[in-house]
Amino acid sequence: MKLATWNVNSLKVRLPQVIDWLAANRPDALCLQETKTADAGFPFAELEAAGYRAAHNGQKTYNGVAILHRDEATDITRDIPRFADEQKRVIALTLGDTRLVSVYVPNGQEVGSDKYAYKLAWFAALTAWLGEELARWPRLALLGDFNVAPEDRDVHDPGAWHERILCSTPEREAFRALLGPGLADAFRLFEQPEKSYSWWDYRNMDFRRNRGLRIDHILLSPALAADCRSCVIDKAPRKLERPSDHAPVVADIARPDSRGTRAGAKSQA
DNA sequence: ATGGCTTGAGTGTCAAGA
Repeated sequence: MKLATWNVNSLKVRLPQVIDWLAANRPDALCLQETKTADAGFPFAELEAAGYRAAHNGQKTYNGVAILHRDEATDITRDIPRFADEQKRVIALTLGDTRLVSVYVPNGQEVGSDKYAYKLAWFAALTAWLGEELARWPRLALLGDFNVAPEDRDVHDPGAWHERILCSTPEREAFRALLGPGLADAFRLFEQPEKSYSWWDYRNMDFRRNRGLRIDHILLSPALAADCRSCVIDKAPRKLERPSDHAPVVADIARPDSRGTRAGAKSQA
């Protein structure tokens, strides 16, 4: 199954790009962040015409997360249970026996700020809840904008970003704690080009100069990581007119019933 | 150089993003 995540920085502005991208890529599910719209303004009809159902956890102006999916979903969860939070940053659902969680982690603004403290508390709450989710659904993928560049190789200029927001040691430790022993960063399961990023500032021609950060991730439980065939960042939408500042990340995971076929093909090679 | 773009809200210009 093909799973993807994309911070669209306003779904209203990016809807034509999202529909084009769905047509070109046909993922089983696409997680969206920063839809920036209430549920009432969500384009359910346009997406249905494109062949996708949607579950949305909406908020006017800020935040807002969704999962677009082709097959029927069950067990839709909005927000982190038992964590008081006005901001709409989490939605989860199940497709068959596979659990998908779409997250938009707080930015944090500046190391040491109130928003930074909120970010770290938010990470702790997500980590605690994910443990429960993993216990219930061994086939789990956590996708989204984590607002953390996990390592210096995920940063175009590690010196300039040293201990700054998105790169500070507490944020990286919170990200590592979220992965724990169970989740794998799908992108790093494979050899990747150097200087691979998923976000580039709109200013200073940062995309053209490839001055970016890798902050959008797909994290896979062992059951899914074992069957993951590829994980790539799709830079094509970032080159369009009026792009999101983030690029989609896409993982391809072999379905359990196709494992035998894949192993057979491998053994013949 | 704490700004440079972009969005939403709303019609001024600011908050927020990362």
